[in-house]
Amino acid sequence: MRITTWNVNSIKQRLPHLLGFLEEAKPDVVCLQELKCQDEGFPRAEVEGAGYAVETLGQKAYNGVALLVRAPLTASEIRRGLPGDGEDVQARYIEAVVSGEGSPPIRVASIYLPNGNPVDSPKYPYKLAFLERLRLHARDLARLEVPVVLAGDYNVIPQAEDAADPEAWRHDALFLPASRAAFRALLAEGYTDAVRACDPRDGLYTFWDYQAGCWQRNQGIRIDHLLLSPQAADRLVSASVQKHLRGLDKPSDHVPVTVRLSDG
DNA sequence: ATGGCCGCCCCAGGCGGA
Repeated sequence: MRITTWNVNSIKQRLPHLLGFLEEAKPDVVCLQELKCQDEGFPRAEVEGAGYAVETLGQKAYNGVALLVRAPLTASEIRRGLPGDGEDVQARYIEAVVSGEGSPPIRVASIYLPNGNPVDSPKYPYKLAFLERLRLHARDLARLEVPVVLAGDYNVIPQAEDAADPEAWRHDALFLPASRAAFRALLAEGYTDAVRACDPRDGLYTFWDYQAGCWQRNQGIRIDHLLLSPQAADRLVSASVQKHLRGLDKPSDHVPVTVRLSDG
C-alpha cells in the first residue's frame, strides 16, 4: 500500500504532471492540496480514466483538497472539513476510510494547513487554531486504535534541519516557535513523522520557492508530511520524496511525498 | 547586486502563496 501527498498548486495547471505521476508510480492513495478550483471544475473524468476514484472538497480560486483511491480499493465514510469550527469555510481537510484487497482499512486525510503569514495579521492565529483543531481530531482518531495517515501540506518546518537556510525563516509563520510547538503537540498524540523516521539526514526538502532561483540553488524546506498513528507506523516500510518532478517544465513548487505500508 | 515567480480572477493588477 503506497500513499502519496502532493500540493499541486492548481489541479488544472498540473493535470499532465499528475497523470504522468499516477502512471509511473501507481500509488494506491493520493492526497492532493491546493486544487484552486470548485468541485465541478476538477478534471474528474481524466483522473477516473487513470483508474482512480475521486473525492474532492473544492473552493473557488483558493485552497481545495482531494483524495484519489486506486481501484479496486474504495473510499467510504468521507468527512469534508475539519471539526471544531462551524464558521470555517476554507476547503482544507478531507478524510476517508480506504479499504479492499484483504488488508485492514486505513483512514487517510488530505490536509492543507494555513500558511499563517503575515504573522501580525489574523492569519497567524487562524493557523494556530487550525493546528489545535487538528490535534484534537488526531487524538480522537488515535483512540480508534486503527491505522491512520494524516497527510498534507502542513506549512510547518519542524526543525532547523528541515530548511536549507533556517535563519531566513526565523520570523516566518512556517518556523516560529509556536508553529513548531503545535506540530510537536500533534506528534505527541502518538503520531510518527514518516519521512523523518525513515531518513535522519538533513537536506530532505519538499518545497522550493519559484522565486530567487531557489530550486537551482537547492534552497528548499520540508513542509509536506505524512503523520502515522501507531497502528500505521507499525506497518511503515519506507518513505520517499519524488524530487524529480520539481525539475519538469511548469512544475508545482511542491513535490510528492510517498510512504509504503506493509499489507496486513 | 540580497532579487529573481506563479496562478487565480467578472483580463488586469492585486491578492495569496511560502
